[in-house]
Amino acid sequence: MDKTKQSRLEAAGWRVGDTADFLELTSEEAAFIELKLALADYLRDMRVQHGWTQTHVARTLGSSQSRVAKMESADASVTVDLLVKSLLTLGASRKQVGQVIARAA
Amino acid sequence: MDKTKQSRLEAAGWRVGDTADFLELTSEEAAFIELKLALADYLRDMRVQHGWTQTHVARTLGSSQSRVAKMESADASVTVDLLVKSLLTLGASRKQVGQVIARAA
DNA sequence: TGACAGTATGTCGTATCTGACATAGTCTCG
DNA sequence: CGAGACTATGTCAGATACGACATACTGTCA
Repeated sequence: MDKTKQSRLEAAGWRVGDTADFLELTSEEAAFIELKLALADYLRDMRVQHGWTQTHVARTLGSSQSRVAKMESADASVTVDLLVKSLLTLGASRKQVGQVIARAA
Repeated sequence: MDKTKQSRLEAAGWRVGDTADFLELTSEEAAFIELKLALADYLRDMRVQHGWTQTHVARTLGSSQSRVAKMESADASVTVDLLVKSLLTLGASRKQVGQVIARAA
């Protein structure tokens, strides 16, 4: 398994041990997590491209800097709901969101 | 505004009064709700096409018939998280989910 | 009509998520 | 180095969503 992806999954709050342990994730679970990571990445890209700070984005969303940080790292305490709502609020279109999700892993 | 859509939004737990009231929804909120409705519709289509009952689907998901009914009606107590997880569990691909979301209203 | 399968709606205790705060880490300047 | 801007991580009380159950509605078939 890809090292970078592994640490990202761990960072997201999912324990990753040896290969057998990892494979305890069903394919749906894995797909769901990757989907979440894709949205998180897109949120960060959007923010950085606009030259915004996490604090600025937090204000726009009516949230806090720490939650924005957790969103961008796809923390386990962040839902797809929150990510999608945030992206839409920051100006992404429904179509863009769908494309991010549909994009192959 | 389209009558059918209006009743669907009401059913989803959103108050819809006159036009002014309706426009209190920001465009992001509206986009989010439509996105949810699209996923809900897709879940129902998937179930019906397979000839499954809500109870059968509930068992597959480890949930209950009532929650499946609420999912299909995009009830306000249902999150996009739950809809996406459910679709993936029922066999939809991440790509399909994305396409459903990206599809223009 | 009544019985039955399926779906919808309302409620509730528990589990999970959220914004907020504190604090720690990481850069980049001077 | 030290200060300041930005980001990451941990924690928590209050808010929200979850599965479950009860019950109501809707069809269909005899």
